Amino acid sequence: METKTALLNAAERASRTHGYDGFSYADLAREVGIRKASIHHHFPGKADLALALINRYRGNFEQALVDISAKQNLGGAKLQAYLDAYRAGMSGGKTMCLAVAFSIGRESLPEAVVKELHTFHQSGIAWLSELFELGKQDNSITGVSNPEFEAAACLALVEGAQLQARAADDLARFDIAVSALQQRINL
Amino acid sequence: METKTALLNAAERASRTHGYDGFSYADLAREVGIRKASIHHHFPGKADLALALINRYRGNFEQALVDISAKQNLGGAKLQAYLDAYRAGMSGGKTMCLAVAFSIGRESLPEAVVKELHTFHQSGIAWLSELFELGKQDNSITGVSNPEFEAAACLALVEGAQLQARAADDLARFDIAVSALQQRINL
DNA sequence: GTCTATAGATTGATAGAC
DNA sequence: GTCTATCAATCTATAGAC
Repeated sequence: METKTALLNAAERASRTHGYDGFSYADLAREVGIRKASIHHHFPGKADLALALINRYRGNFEQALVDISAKQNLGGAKLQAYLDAYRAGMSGGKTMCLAVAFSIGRESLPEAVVKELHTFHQSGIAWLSELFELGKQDNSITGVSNPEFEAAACLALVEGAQLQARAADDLARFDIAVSALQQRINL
Repeated sequence: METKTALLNAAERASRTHGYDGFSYADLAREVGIRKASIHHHFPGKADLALALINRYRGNFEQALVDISAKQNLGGAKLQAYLDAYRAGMSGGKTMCLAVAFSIGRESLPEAVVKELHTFHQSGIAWLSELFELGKQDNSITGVSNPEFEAAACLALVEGAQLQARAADDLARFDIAVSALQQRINL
């Protein structure tokens, strides 16, 4: 594997468990097996690393949403797949979504990363809006009033559910927090 | 004002904007107007400071919930007051709930603080459970099935809504994310 | 209770050899 | 592309004078 990719993998794992301010070049060097100084060849500064990280993450995430859209037809089925994917990405409750991890370190982040963070949320909400619009029309999600509001609420719900699971170190917290939404899925 | 209190105030503000790993004794010293070394007289280590911080925060938060319970009779009115209080505590979107800020830095926190974090969530969910149970009985909140699930979902929702508002630096994101829940309030 | 002085470790980052 | 060596800055923390 490319050293650059290995560094991104290590940085993603580290920032999703410790936050942006909670990991260092020394941590990455240890994990990848090179020296601290060598990292600067691939990413001149930590800001460059953070930007590459959120960029790759957003790309992967959006691709996952496209895949779900292609595979599932009903709105409710898409929602179920979304919740499953989000849950699976938590590594048993040990890691957070990168967007959540970065949101806390916002003040330490370069402007460009904050912008990416914003775009990430925007595109996620846009995708969820279509999902709820569809679920309303095909009757596979019950009680949908305003799809846009539902989308924003859904994103907030999964991010908050993730925080609870992490604080308690118990993935079941995630399931409990999303179960009311899940019960509205009508397949 | 007591120096100790001033330090706690500074530490709360700092950790709620930068996270636990994002502030230092130097920051507090600058804000309070004493030297770094003097802080150790009041809080021997950063771990002691963190514990005192979450402890005070939890006490204040629980008192606020008691006040709401005393002032409002209907479940829906309590819920509205809860959302208002949570929103007001965000300082216009610049700060997060301490529990959210600490959840990210979990790995850096001493065991005792993690335990407090857990208790904080537990008591919050317990209070919300009673609220939804009441709202179901007095018909002031619509569509309540399982009060416990609703409580966990509500806590996740406000925490996630807060993250979105912070990431976008726009308090309106909070309002949008909670509006679907708010529309279920039937007074 | 606050100060100066200082310690030892760690931070992100750079220069230059190989 | 990776290394050694080194940098200045910052981190939490301690000792001891006042």
